[in-house]
Amino acid sequence: MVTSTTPKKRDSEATRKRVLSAARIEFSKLGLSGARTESIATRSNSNKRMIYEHFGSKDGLFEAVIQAAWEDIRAAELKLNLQDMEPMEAMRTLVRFTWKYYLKNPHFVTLVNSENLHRAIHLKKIKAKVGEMQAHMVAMVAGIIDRGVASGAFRPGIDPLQVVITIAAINFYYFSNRHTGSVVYNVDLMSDEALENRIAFNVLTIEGILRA
Amino acid sequence: MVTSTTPKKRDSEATRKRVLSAARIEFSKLGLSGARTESIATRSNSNKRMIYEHFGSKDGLFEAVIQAAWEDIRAAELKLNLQDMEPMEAMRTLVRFTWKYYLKNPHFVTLVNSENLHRAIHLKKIKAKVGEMQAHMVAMVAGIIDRGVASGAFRPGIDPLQVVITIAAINFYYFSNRHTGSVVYNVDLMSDEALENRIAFNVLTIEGILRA
Amino acid sequence: MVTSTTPKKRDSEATRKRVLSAARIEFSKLGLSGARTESIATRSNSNKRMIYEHFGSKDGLFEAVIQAAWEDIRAAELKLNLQDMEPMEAMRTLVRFTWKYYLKNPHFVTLVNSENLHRAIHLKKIKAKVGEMQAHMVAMVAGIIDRGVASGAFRPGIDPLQVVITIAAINFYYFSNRHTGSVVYNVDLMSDEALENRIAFNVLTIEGILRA
Amino acid sequence: MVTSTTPKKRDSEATRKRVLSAARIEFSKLGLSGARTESIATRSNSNKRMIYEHFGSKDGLFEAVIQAAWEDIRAAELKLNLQDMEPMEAMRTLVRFTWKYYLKNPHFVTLVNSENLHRAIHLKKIKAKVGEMQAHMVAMVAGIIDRGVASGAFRPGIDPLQVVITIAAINFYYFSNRHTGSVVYNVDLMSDEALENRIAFNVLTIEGILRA
DNA sequence: CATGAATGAGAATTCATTCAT
DNA sequence: TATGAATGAATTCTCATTCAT
Repeated sequence: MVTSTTPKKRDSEATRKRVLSAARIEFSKLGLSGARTESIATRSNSNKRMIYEHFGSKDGLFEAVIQAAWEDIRAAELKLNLQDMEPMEAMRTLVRFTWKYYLKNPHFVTLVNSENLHRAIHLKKIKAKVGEMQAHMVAMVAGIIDRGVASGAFRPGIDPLQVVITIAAINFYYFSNRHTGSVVYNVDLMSDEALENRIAFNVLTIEGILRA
Repeated sequence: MVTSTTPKKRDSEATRKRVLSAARIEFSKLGLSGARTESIATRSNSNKRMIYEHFGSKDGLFEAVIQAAWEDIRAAELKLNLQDMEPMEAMRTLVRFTWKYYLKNPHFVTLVNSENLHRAIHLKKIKAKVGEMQAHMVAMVAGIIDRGVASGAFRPGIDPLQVVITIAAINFYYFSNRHTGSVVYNVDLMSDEALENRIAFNVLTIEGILRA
Repeated sequence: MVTSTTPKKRDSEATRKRVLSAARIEFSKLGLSGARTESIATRSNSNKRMIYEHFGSKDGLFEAVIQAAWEDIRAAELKLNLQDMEPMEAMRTLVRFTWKYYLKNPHFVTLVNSENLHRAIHLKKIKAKVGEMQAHMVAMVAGIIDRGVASGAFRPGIDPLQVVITIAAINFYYFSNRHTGSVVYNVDLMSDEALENRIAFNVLTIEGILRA
Repeated sequence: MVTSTTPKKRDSEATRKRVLSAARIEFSKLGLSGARTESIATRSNSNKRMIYEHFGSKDGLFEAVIQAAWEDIRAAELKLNLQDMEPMEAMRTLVRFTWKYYLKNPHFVTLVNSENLHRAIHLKKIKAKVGEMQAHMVAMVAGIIDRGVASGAFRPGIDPLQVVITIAAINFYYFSNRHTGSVVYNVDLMSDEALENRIAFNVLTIEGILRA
């Protein structure tokens, strides 16, 4: 008992985490309506009662998943030390970070789409918690742009918000639409070659926007 | 009564269209799982039986909606006469057309997202019908780029597919993420001012990609 | 137009027959509840409306099928001229006739079973039409038995009704239970060899009952 | 409260049994297609969800009913100690047992007919479980016949399978066709007198088959 | 805290039957 | 008479949620 090993059974917090993790997978694969509480209970080696114990409802669980997703990307963004970089390199780094995050966290993309289908009703409830985080990102980009303009590397008059949205757009859309895209363009958008082409092009796109 | 446009009852084709139209609304608002056949039947002044008569299943109906959506955007694209324009103006026109199409057909955006959630299984079934259409678009853009490079207006070595994807991305994403975006950026992305800013920025973005 | 060829279209009687024939197949394969009016309409190259025009309801159609089935077996029985045969040979002939009828008219077996599932409610409605026919059969067998007893070939005191039922039983059951029987006995009850064995045994069984 | 037989609520096995029992009644009265899951749920003091929890589908439930029916008759057969009896008496006992089983378990007769209508598809799935049991019955009858032939009581060359089938036939058919039979023969086949006549006749029939 | 049984509302799908042409 | 569209009531099956242990 003096050991530091957490008890496996009857560990409320551990159960909560397992449920949340299973829910993230289920919701990202099937959307809110398509997800099944039964399936989440099974995936989490738990039971349906636990979902209600911890999250109150299927909607409450979805809300928790959305919140966790946003908190995770925020935490990742905070680790970037863009202010220490030369402006254009800072922007390239941000583009590549965003790309890599979506690539490594495909559930984020579908969860965001699902939340948009539901008109962001869950996100609105936790607005306070996620609101500032994006504001922080815009402020950071604004700072980089200011530095770039001052150094003559960037053209003046660039709207930081548009840049932030565009960085998201050119990366997010590629993954979000990978299935229909692969069909209509008749190429495998997820092949190594296609991925390399795309991220390189995205860097060029942002450079084209910023360059003086 | 003397007019030739008496609305016909017992008109199979008309019923099919009404159901399809109602389904487009329902699916775009609620996704495939969230949509209710009952609701579609009511919206179309028809009944559930007719859905199954015409489309076989909820999935079959969704497939028909997806097909109609793609056929519609294609028909719209075909009306653009980009080959007659000066290259950069042609590309600006394409960006503005795409923007306007998503703006005026918001259901298209959510339907595409839903289809991606379902890994494009419906679109794959009608691949033959929609496949060439996007190929046509890529070829058209390739032609414009060639002309632009030849005239010295565009830089050489631009991949037409990346340009096509990027045009879609910067326009589509804005509408697709308007709900979560409005929350996290704390602005109304759909205000007239915001919309004007965005489309202007998107034109600049594409110019930045192409300019020599 | 002076020819005797009946008009193909708009021939009420011909339509009725086609529907009846299609219904016999459908009901014998799927039972009353399992049969589909849609399927019957299609099978008969007709349409559902005709079913209701001619037979009033699905139940009415089933009733007509049952009646036709009984009338058919009766007509076949009437062609047997058992009174002209030596008694034991007459009985053997009746056994073989019954066997062959069930073998060649498998739908009869399933229709009778279906009608029993429904507690003979349809047959009761047409009792008058089918009642005397079976009475006739019992009377005929009674006559043969009398002749057999008189000649010393048959033992006395045989109940004709039991004989009639037994002849039906040993033949009918074999076909009625051919599917479950083939499974539980692990043999193909419908192979040529199995069929020959069975009819030979059935003749012996009846001889055993009658022989003095 | 001190007794050990407190009727348990939330007893999964008990619920399963209640559903199975209700299903046996419903299916035997109405067949597979005619049976209603709603009705089974109500009869079993349960609800539709439990049917699907335990049996997966209406078909799965029917399969379980079929299996239980076969297991029950097998269990009853196993209690017969025919090998200790004098051969002819053993056969008479078997005939009377079969008769009594069908008389007391009328659902068995209709269930078997229903399963034959469905071409034994459910029985085939549980073939392994029911296959040997009938083989056992045939082997047992073969043994009795051998003893009878050895003692000179039975004629030689009798096929045990045909005897088994015939015993089933003359008993099963009588009950299976009791409704249509009562109509066409214009007698109540289920009156005490009719029943006594029939079982007596059936014993004679088997004696006639076996007697040397 | 944990488990699995239970439930009722609801969802997709089917079907016999009727209606308009 | 013939046809196919239309309908509403069922019917099978599903699901989020609650309850008993």
